[in-house]
Amino acid sequence: MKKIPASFFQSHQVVQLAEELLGCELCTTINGVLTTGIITETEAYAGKGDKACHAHMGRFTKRTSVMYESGGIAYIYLCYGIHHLFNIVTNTKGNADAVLIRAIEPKTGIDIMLSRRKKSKLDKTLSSGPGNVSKALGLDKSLNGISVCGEKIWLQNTQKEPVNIVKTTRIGVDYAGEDAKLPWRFYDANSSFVSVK
DNA sequence: CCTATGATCATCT
DNA sequence: GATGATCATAGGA
Repeated sequence: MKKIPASFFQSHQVVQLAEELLGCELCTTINGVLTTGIITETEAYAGKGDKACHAHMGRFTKRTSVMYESGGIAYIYLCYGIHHLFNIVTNTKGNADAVLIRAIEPKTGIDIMLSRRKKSKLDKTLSSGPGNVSKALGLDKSLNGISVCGEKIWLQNTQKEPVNIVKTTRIGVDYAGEDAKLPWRFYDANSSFVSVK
């Protein structure tokens, strides 16, 4: 059980980071309730040079400002008016890189996640897909900008068996032209908790 | 199996 | 006023 330090997220290699996060355990304590899950799917967003990133071409707005902070904090925003998407900001201050968590495999507090998702049975839809991950873990935009090495959100390296990593293209970013084809999505082929295979 | 559609709102133009 | 790093559901092939 090793808590991952903020320095880990300050690497300049977002894409590599996204890959390394597979298999780590994402933990949250919201309203005093603990829920955790193993990360099974991620995507990398490489700041300025990436058209699919909210901060491409150095775009700086109120929403994207947290992405320019030093790595190790959460970037959570509302998408399509309904879903909260959870990202981990990476790289050093001034670089707007982030890793989107797209799916987890529920581990601790499964009953809590079921009730948050209004489900009665555990299946892959409980926590696969970025909107569902946030909902299951109880994350919303009020937590935007807080540390991912803190009391409410943290990650730990529980490396179980090696994951079978697959690299592929990102999802829902067709508008990004050439950048939509980059193989910056990673998932664990051994897990059924993956949004799209 | 597949494609189409509604939900719903903070942020940006 | 338009739009999106999505999801669940409905209906047709």
